[in-house]
Amino acid sequence: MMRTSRSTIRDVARAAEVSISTVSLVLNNKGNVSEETRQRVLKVAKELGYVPSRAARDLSLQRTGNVGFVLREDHFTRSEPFYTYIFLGTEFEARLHNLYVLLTTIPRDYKRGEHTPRFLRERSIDGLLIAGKVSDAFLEEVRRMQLPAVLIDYEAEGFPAVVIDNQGGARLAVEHLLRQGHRRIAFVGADVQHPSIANRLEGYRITLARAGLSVDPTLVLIAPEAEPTRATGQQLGKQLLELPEIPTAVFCANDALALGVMEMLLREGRRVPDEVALVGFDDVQSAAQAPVPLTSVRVFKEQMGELAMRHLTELIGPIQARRPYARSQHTIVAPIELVVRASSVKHP
Amino acid sequence: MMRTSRSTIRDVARAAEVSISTVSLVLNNKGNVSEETRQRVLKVAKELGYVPSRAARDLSLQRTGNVGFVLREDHFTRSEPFYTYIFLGTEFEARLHNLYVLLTTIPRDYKRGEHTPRFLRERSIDGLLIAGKVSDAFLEEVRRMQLPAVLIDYEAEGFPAVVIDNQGGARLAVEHLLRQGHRRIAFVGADVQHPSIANRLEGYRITLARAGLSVDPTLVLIAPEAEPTRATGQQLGKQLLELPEIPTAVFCANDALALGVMEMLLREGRRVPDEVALVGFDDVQSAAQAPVPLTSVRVFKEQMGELAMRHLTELIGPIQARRPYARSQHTIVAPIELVVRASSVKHP
DNA sequence: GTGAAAGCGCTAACAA
DNA sequence: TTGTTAGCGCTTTCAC
Repeated sequence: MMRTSRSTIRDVARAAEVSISTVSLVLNNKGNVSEETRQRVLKVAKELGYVPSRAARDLSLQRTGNVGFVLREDHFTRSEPFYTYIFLGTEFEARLHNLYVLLTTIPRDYKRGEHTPRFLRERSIDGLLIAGKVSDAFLEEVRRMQLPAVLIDYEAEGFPAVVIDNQGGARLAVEHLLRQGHRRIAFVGADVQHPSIANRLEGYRITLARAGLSVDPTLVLIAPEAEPTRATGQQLGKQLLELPEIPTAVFCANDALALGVMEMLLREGRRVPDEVALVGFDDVQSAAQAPVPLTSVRVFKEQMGELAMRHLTELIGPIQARRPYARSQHTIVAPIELVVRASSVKHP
Repeated sequence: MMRTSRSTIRDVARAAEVSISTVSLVLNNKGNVSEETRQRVLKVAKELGYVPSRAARDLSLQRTGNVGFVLREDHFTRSEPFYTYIFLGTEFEARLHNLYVLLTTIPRDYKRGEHTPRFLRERSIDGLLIAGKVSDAFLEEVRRMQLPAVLIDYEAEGFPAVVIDNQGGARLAVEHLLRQGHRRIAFVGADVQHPSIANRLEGYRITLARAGLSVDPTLVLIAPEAEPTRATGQQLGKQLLELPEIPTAVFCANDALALGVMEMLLREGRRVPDEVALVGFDDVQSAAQAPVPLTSVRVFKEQMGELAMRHLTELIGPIQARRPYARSQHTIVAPIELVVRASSVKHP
């Protein structure tokens, strides 16, 4: 049965009256091809609407042309599109490198084998991007595969990573509050296992210390096991209100927590920022739309994705230079900036 | 240079002392292979950790093993993970069919050529899933490619689609309000170009008519050009309050609108549901968490993705049966259900 | 029931 | 500067 199928390198070669290797050289800008034939091949290729077959090229090149992007399902479906933006950044950068991105999610309670992403099992990726916190079991499995991999917004032994400047962001936030005259500044956090949160706490501590202030341990409110969500923020907000002396400002480990705290404060009749100033972290969409617009540390999510993808392509490297296995441990710190809104600036 | 590389079909054949074609037959459950050799091959393959190379198989089979998933960037990054769940559904179903899903976004103002997804240009997909409303320019381009494609949550000439039961949902919602005793039921909508919204409006009309009520045109509030967002809902909520006689219930074309209306009503001191009952559509995450939990029509998003992917695989079909081009116009209607919450049920 | 061999569309040595 | 040829790893016809 006759099927109109796409034209191949052979069709181009025939039409341009050259060999297929010449066509290949022209299309890949390699070798010395006379300008004349070059033009002719290019012209013919265009006329025929020739597009190289990825499968054939990949097979020949011994690569897949794909990179994997893995994140936890619960992270992906969070109502704040944090990782969505990171994904978008990687996908955008991938276009420049002519790679396809295979996005897949893993469950929170990842079990080796049972949940192993298909592209990992089939080894149909050249490299892997891992976004957000994932289980150790998964990381261990990736380690064993000897596959170039880059973490995003998470850190783990043996992996290069693109991380937020968490300490720097915390510093910006706390310095801002200090500048507003605050001295009793609380910290609200959760899941301190998470390196990002741990670093934000550390930044808070350092900044206070550097300002000559001691850290009042009663002002450090942490739900160590809980996820840093709005609900957790509400809880900690309640705790905050039960303190013998309420702080005048709160730096929260992320916006979800801050929004939860804000809700609780408002509900209890406290005025923000006049009685309590609030600063969050991440600058999610709802931060700007909160009842009192939230001051926050902006994170350039798409850029993080781009940086990670770029780094990954370097690790993958040109085929010929691919070493048996060498992992650069290199960590890339993505910049942040403070976005000041009403929640932290007293009315005149 | 020696590199430890994965084992190939040749390695398996050698180790099992058979030919590669026998290995291929065994692994694909084809032809008549004696049980004995079958077992031997299987055993050896497992021992060697053999996994077939996708690139090689695809090249030989003349397919790509990929399907594309396209949606508008602004839809993907909406704070409600609506399309994210749909994607998850497709990805899940794809595993069963041994396909990879390539997710990419296109801009709202798609321009042919400039924005054409790479996998379309390179023809490295066997089929295409399109989620949500996209520009005609894009659809036109896809039509010309003669590529199996399925729309999700959108409809257009010449494409099969998986759609929400919009009319049915509207009927459920309005009947519920009627049952609560309401007679002055308003409709709040936007972008009536969108088939989903048009159908929800139609469902509203039909249900009222069937109940013997005439549709009061002043109670149909629509921002025809606007996106159905919370902000638009606030606007229309304001209009609602300026009506000479306020309706006792409002059916909103989606939850974002409903939430906007609710915000406005509450801000203006109206009680929900006592003064005005509210029903939305989509049952997004924040519906349940609204100040007054919102009654809404639940949509099974993941299931829609699954249905679409399954239908697409049927269109793609087994390689040998692939006809030059035949498009089934078939529309699949995904079920819905009404979730009743406080916003529509008067306190006793 | 099994194997030899051609072919999928490309790249890259190597020759010319 | 260009062409010939041998793969890349798999599927599939066609002999045996």
